[in-house]
Amino acid sequence: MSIKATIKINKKQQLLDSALTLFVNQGIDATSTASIAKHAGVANGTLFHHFSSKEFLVLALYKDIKQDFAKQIQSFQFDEKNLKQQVKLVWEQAIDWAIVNADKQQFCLQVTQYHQLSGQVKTQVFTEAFDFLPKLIQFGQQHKIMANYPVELMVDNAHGQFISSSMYLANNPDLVNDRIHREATFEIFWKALSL
Amino acid sequence: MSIKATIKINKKQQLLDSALTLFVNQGIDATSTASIAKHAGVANGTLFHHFSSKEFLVLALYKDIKQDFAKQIQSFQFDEKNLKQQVKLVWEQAIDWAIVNADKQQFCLQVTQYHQLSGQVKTQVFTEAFDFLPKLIQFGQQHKIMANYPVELMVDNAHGQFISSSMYLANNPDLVNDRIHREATFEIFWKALSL
DNA sequence: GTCTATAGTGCGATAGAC
DNA sequence: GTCTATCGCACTATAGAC
Repeated sequence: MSIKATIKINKKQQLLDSALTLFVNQGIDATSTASIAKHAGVANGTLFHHFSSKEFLVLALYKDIKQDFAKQIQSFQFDEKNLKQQVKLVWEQAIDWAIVNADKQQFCLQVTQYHQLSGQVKTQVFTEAFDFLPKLIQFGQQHKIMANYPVELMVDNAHGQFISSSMYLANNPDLVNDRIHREATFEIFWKALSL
Repeated sequence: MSIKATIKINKKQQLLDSALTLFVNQGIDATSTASIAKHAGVANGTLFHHFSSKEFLVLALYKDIKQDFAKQIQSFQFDEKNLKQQVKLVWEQAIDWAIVNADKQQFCLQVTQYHQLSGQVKTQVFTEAFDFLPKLIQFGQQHKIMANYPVELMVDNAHGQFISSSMYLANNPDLVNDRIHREATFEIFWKALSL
């Protein structure tokens, strides 16, 4: 019998879950390690057994989330026929993830402005999660479908539009299933970056 | 003789200047009020004479900066002839401000994720600084120049593109005066939101 | 791996003299 | 308005038993 296992799973994951909840509601700095342990139903010292410092807890959570996002989006082989429809599918999946996992998306934005993590580490995690983006854009440029602006600029622009669109829908939950608004986010995005 | 005045100006402004510098370099939470006072060459208690708490210091700084930005951008009367050129001028002025005042722009992004300030207050300051944006978009829509998407979505998208473009140029200082990159930021922006 | 207990530090804010 | 001095608190991280 593994009743205990189904209830407790493992304390490390409970700590990550509690950290996410509290970080999003109170901010990373305003959330004490003690309150995370308490919320997870775990002793204070246990947190520091699994994560050598608060900074590493934040980093581990960030990596987990970016991996989760990448898993939902990636594994595409692009082809020049109907590239727009393929990109639209990726866009819809990304937006869906951000809406369903609004807390994780919010935490990633917090990490952007979290100075205890070096810019180098943040860039690395980000680049790994979005490495398909520059490839996709270059592929589109080669087939005269995407506009010929500098690739890095287009990547940053795409990411920025993803953030503003997902925040817009998260702030207006009644519009999430409104076809006009949903399609508008993609049409704007596509007009910006296509030829 | 007002030598003293030219050197000291006033301690309140010195505190705001020091706060901006330290916030941008270390993060808002990681910067103690004591260190701000020390950096400003002012006593600890003096800070709390001018700002009743750290939170009000952050808010005062945020308001000052948004006002400074609005002053550079606003005071436009749009007209349907060559609206694109007029919008381009506004875009260039906004990007210029963000590059010249990179620290202020960075601080505004930090405030976005600063949980000690209520979302209501942040939205209010933001709306006041950018109140020309929805007007401009509606004007463009009436004259069949801007696309007919929901206005709020277009406002958020425009702001998001401004942030990603200014961050891109701030992170690549050698490109700030590169005509190709500079113009590309506006062309992408304009294609996204025009008819 | 998990717990209790606590060490050690640094913070925001106040009091009161000048 | 500005200063010095300090209070009280909350936080990260460690030590050591189980």
